[in-house]
Formats: sequence, structure tokens, C-alpha cells
Amino acid sequence: MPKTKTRIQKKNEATILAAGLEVFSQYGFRGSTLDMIAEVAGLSKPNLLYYFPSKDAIYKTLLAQLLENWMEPVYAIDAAGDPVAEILKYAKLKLKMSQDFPRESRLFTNEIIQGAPQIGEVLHGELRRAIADLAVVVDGWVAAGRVRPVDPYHLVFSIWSLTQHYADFDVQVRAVMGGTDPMIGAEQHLEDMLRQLLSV
Amino acid sequence: MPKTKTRIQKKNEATILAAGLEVFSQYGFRGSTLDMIAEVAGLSKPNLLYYFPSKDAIYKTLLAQLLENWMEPVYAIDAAGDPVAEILKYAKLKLKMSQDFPRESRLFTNEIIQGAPQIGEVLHGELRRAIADLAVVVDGWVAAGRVRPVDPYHLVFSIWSLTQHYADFDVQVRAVMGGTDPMIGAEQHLEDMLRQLLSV
DNA sequence: GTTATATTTGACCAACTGGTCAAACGAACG
DNA sequence: CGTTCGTTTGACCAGTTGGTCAAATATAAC
Repeated sequence: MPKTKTRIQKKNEATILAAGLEVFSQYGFRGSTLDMIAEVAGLSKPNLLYYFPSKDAIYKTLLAQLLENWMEPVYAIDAAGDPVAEILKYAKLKLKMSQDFPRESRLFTNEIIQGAPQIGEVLHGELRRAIADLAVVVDGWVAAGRVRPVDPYHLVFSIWSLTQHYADFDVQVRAVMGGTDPMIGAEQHLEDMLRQLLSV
Repeated sequence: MPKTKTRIQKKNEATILAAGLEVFSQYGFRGSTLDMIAEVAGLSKPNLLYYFPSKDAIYKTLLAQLLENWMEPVYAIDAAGDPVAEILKYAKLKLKMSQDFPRESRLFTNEIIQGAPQIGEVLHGELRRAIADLAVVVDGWVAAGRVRPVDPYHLVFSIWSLTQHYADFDVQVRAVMGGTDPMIGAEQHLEDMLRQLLSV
């Protein structure tokens, strides 16, 4: 029974996952090493492997946690709500997640760029179904004349791409903007863009 | 004098760079190995190192080529042209580059995610200046009432993020869209979005 | 054809890689 | 205080890694 977990167990597992996220999100699975993760975690390599059976297991645990957090807001979009408000709510939440959890965003991007070897099935299954459902909702809004005619899929890609951009390309964004904090204008621009795109 | 290059030299260097692009764009610098590149190139590892002094040299050569191709269209934006047309021209060109050279796009994204260790200076230098100049142009258009009030920096990020998304997240885009070719609606959506955002 | 030069490779190296294991250490409980 | 069980680690291993080198082979020049 994997019920009983010591405080030490819980603490160290959390420490290892945090360190793994730090390293994997920057170098991807192949480019990361257990030594790097152990160093960041402040533990020895054999100690890492006492809590997780393999490098792969750490990586998979991180991805599973991530997917859970990312799917939820999609389901929270309410077909009965105000269209623009619902889309804006989702987009702003995504932006905030990029701000607050940039490492998670980069971890995901790394996994996708490498061809999604771990989460390919989720993309083709749960994610695809969820976005198909969302597309039906958006198409309904369009048919009812409540939003401008827009392709639901490319609308979603617009939101995903721009919000993730602030996390994944943070170093570029900051380099280009100089001293200005990118996040100040980001939400305003996102809202403006979506309102112009969607408002009838 | 490094003038004379045999045809074999030219052919093999091109082969190696193509193989390096294939591998580096998927696994990043750290996650790629000379053995993988050699295998894709169809050459032996020592033969690779006969043409390039190191793994690093292959990577740097690829990035240098890339930056050159990416900066050019920015400079081609004409302050004297029609604002919406100029922005659309740039955005569509970027989209086409993502379609035609997705590996280059992924190589760049990998480099940025890893903190831009190689091209950080270019980002803070040439790129920053180029976008600052562009911002002046866009601000001028806004002041003249020729486009809606828009933050030039976030406008650029919108274009970069969405166009790169189709290359970097190709596997996710295709998974979500099922059999439908993403590129069919992509340009239409990009144009629609920018027109709505910019048109007065 | 012979010579000079460019190309290719098998064998090799030291450092790094993911992972194992037995032994040592630590805390809690009776 | 001694036992038990969870924790930590040094030493180790086989495979991989970036890179070297001398020797072998192909190509070009004369």
C-alpha cells in the first residue's frame, strides 16, 4: 500500500520534482542529466534514485502534473456565458499561468518540440476531444452572431502561442524590451487583440 | 586563405549542416550528439570533425545563418508604405518561413529556451535596435491615426508567437486538428486577426 | 603514372552518463 | 538501550560522449 509517506519522503520528492522541472524545462529530457538535477536538488544521485526509479520517472511525473493543470481551464469555459468574456477569462488565466509557472510552460514546449514522445497520446486523445468540444461552442457563438466569424482552432492557437511566448521566449522578450517589464502591457494587449478579433 | 573549397568540401559541409539542423532543432544543443548528426549525415564521426572543428562550431554556424535570414524581413518593413499592408507583408512572410523552414524555427526556440547562451548578445544588440526602430515607425502610424493604438512590442510578439507556433508546436497543432491541414486556415486567420487589431 | 594533396576511417581516450549495491547512518519505538 | 526500518552515500559498472591521431585511401596536378 503506497499510503504512508514520511515527511522526509514528501519533502524530498517535492524537492526532486522542483529540481527536475528546473533542469528539464531548460535542457529537455535528453539534454538533462541526473547529476544536474541532483545538484540543483542538493541531493546525491543515488539518493535521487531512492525516491524515483529512473530519470524517466521524474520526467513523466512532471508532465502528468502539468497536463492536469492545463486541461482544467479548458473545461471551465462556459458555453452559456458571455462569449467574449469566456474567451478572455481563459486567455487571461493562461497568461497568468505563463507568468507564474514559466518553467512548466518551457517543459511542455520542450516535450512538443521533441515530437511529444511521452504525451503524444494525450494530445491525440483528451486534448483533441476537449478542443473539438470547444470548437462546437465557438461555432455556435459564431452562428448565433454573438462573435465575429472566426476559426475556433486558430483562435485557440492564437491564445496558446501568445501566452506561452512570454514564458518560453522570456529572455528574448526582455532583451528586446530593454528595461521595461513585458508583463505590464501583455494583458492589455491580449485583451485588446481578442476583443477586436471577436466583438461583433 | 580560406578561398578554395573543393566540391566535396562544399557538398559535405552542406550535408553536415543539414544533418545538424535536423538533430539540433529537435533535441537542442545539449541533447544532440555528434553520433546522431553523423548518422543523419551518412558520414563517420571523425569525418564530421574533419570539416568542422567541434560540435559547437556546427551549432554556431547554423545559428549565424538563421539570424541573418530572420533579421532581413524586419528591415524590409517600409515606414512610407501602407501600415496594415506592411505589417501583413511581414507577418505573412514569417508564416511562410515557419512553414518552409520549421527546423530553423525549432532550432531558434531551443536556443532561446536554454537561455540564448550563443545569441544573447545579438538579441540585446542588433535585434533590440531593429525592433526599437520598428516601434518608432508603428508609434508614428498610431500618432497619425493610420492604425489603431497598439503597443508595437506586443504587436511584434503576437506575430512572432503565432507564426512560430505552427512550426514549433506542429505535432500538437496536427494532433488537435486531426486530419485537417493547419496551414489552410492559418494565413487567413493571421490576416483577419491583424486587420481587426490594426485597422482604424 | 607519379607525386602531392584532400578525404576517410578504425582504434583509441578521458570524461560523463544512467543506474546498482552493499554498507553506513539516522530516527523512532518499544 | 537495542532493534527496526527509513535514509544516505561511496564505490562501482557498462555504455555513451566529444574529440584525437596515425594510417589508409581517394582525388587532382603534373
